[in-house]
Amino acid sequence: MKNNAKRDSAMRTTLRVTRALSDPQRLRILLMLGAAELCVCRIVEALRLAPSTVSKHLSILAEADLVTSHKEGRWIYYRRPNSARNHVVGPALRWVMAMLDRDPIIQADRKALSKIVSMAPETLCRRQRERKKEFQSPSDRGDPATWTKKL
Amino acid sequence: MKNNAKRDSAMRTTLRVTRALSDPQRLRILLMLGAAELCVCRIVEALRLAPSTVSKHLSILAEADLVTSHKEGRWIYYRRPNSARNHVVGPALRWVMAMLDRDPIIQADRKALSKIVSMAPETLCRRQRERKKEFQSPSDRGDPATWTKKL
DNA sequence: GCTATATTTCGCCAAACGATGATATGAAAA
DNA sequence: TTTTCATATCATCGTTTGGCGAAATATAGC
Repeated sequence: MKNNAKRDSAMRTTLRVTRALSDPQRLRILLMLGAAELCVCRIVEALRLAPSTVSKHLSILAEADLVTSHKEGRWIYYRRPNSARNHVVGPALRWVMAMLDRDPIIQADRKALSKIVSMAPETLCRRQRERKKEFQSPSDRGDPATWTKKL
Repeated sequence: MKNNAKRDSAMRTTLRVTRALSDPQRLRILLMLGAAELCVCRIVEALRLAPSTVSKHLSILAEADLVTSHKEGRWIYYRRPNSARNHVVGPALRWVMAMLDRDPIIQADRKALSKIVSMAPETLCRRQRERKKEFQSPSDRGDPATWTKKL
């Protein structure tokens, strides 16, 4: 949140940003938000991670001012702030965007997202609920450890 | 090392850099190297960490192409590469430099460095050896946990 | 060659991190 | 008001990370 950055030392502020950027799932989230603003359930669907995990990632990004959120009905939407205006995280954000624009994982995410965005959040959330009820259908969700491991 | 970046995915390359930048001691090292190139023993003196620890930090920075090294006699000197030419780490490096330029820890490091650099490496290393022999004089070296904790 | 020594590598420990499921919160719908 | 449900928070677990000292490596000087 904005107030932290104002009060804290440059070191703390800088570390909050670099640490937020040093996880593959959080980088994927940031690049997905490059295209459009997304509610949590859409990010959950794209990353194939537990909602609690995604929520934690988003709070870390928010704490570093790398994303902002606003509530809309039952859903919370996240988006990237105007990086052009923010001289603290702006350059970092632009660097990450430029670095990852052509990355295969990111491109796959973009492709998956185009389908996910075409569904209404309601439909998406219902599907996720049903998947959970079917006792953790382990086939569909790829082992999350595999995604993270040694990247 | 350079070859990694060429072969690896953009994601791996990016994460190597952001992870290298997400530790306070490594940021301190990078900013110390902004002023001049330094041999390991000088960095050890400034950070007040064990040589093995500093060496590990330097290898992480080198792996991310954030520093380069060259041997000179008995000593190994580290410096920042020409960030202007490197479009991969250049922007990240410039952002970190701009962020931390006025940070109190960094300014204290600069002040301490000016004294350290005025000594010849030989003198410095001898002093460090003697300090070790005096059975870990615990008074001078502040608790390293304190430095890292919660930054 | 041998000794001294600057740096790296290795093995270990405590703390931090990412993932999860269970539980809490709070807004919409019934 | 009660229920439903999207998201956040909590407690826990296995893995990674940062720190150290000891041992290995490699270079300078005898």
